[in-house]
Amino acid sequence: MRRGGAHTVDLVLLTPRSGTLAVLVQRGTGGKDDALPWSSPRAADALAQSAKQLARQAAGAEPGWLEQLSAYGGAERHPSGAAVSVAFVGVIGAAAADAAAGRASKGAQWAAIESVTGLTLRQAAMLDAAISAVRDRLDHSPIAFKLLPGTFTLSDLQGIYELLLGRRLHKASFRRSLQAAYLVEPTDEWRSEGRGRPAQLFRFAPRKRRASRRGVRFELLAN
Amino acid sequence: MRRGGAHTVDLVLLTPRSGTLAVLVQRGTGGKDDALPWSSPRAADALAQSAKQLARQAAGAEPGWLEQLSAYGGAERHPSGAAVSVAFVGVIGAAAADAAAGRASKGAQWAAIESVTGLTLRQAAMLDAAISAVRDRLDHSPIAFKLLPGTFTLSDLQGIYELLLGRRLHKASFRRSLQAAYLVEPTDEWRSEGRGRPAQLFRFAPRKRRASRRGVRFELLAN
DNA sequence: TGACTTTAGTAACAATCTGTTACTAATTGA
DNA sequence: TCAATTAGTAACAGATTGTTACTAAAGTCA
Repeated sequence: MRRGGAHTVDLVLLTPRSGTLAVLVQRGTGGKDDALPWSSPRAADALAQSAKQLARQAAGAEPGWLEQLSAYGGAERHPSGAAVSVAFVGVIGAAAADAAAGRASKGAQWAAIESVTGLTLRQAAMLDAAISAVRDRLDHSPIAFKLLPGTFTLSDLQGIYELLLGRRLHKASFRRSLQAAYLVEPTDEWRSEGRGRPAQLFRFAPRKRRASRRGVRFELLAN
Repeated sequence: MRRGGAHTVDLVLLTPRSGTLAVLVQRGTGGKDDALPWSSPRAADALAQSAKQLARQAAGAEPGWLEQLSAYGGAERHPSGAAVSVAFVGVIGAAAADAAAGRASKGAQWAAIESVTGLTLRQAAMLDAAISAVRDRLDHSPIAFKLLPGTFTLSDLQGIYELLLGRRLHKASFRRSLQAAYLVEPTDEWRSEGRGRPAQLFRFAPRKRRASRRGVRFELLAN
């Protein structure tokens, strides 16, 4: 992270951690003020490229999914003092995050979202928006699949959806809807978790299908 | 529009015009190179506030709906040369746009989207993204309602949806879905359009309702 | 006047989609 | 062998959606 640039790229990188979502923060030496990773890219750098680079540097690995969240400016403070900050939100699987821990930057650590303290106003807004954005885009981007290894059980997948949505889902409905969308294909491997019946492993293999011109969904209109 | 700032705020302002969507452009004196309206706000200005201000200045009125679209940076050129541009997308009703035409800035005019030429790469990307964004958010924001005057017929409303979505909708389904969402209430006025049965006028009056925890919609996942 | 055209508005059917209950299957551990 | 646990599926009922076909109220034109 360099100081003094005209704009910054900030990163909200999320990973599943002991049943909930954790976010990558740069914890200060005193251990009390957190900050989201950020950088001051050169003017010619593409924003998405800078965000990917920032993730590699801060977490030690590339996120499975990464999208621009929003730009922030105005009076809300930012650690750099930059006028404008462009926030990105990304996710990385638990296994990938652990494997990359050694290459992560010094002071970077995964913190439960509720435990993050001392963010500047601007970065606090980013963190709030990131959680909402992940839920909003869950139906449109393969976020959940990018949080899992190459093969996974359907219970794994449902668990990720429940974690991200913060609510329980119904097993039969979940599977029926998944099958209808031709998003996964079964492998011939099964995984035994200790107790209970072994589960079949699937891989993410979306197949092209025609968009189903649904009517207007007025019931989604926020008040 | 001032030159030389570190970042710009750009505006894609849309309005219905002769059966299709028109966008507000600043047409150069030669009449061949268009540009989207933009400004270089001071560092302390809030982005949303700057966008609203820019709309007032360029179109002569405030948009009925205005949201941040995305930030753009990197190598793609921008008229200002700024490193970062934050794009906003907004809509304004046909009647409001006409009424404000006199207060619009010199050189600003409504152009059919296909007829816009000579945009910088960065602004061309904004225009593309704006159309997609309007369609994506149509189900979640009251965009269509903000394009209509205070009272309107259900056929007016359906027409706006069809214009924004670029496809025909089915009358009975459209109305049933609208009624179920408690978004409009009837007035006791009727409007006769010349030929055909007069239509009842409605007003936008959304009523609070509990969110209906639907299951996961895998079929929306893009390929 | 009266048939025809045009637009508004609704009822009702069929097909599809969704939430739920209740099952069967395969494994571990007592 | 039997309970406990997790995986996986069938099938029903109710809700939602796409569609056809109607009725209603206006203008137009002979």
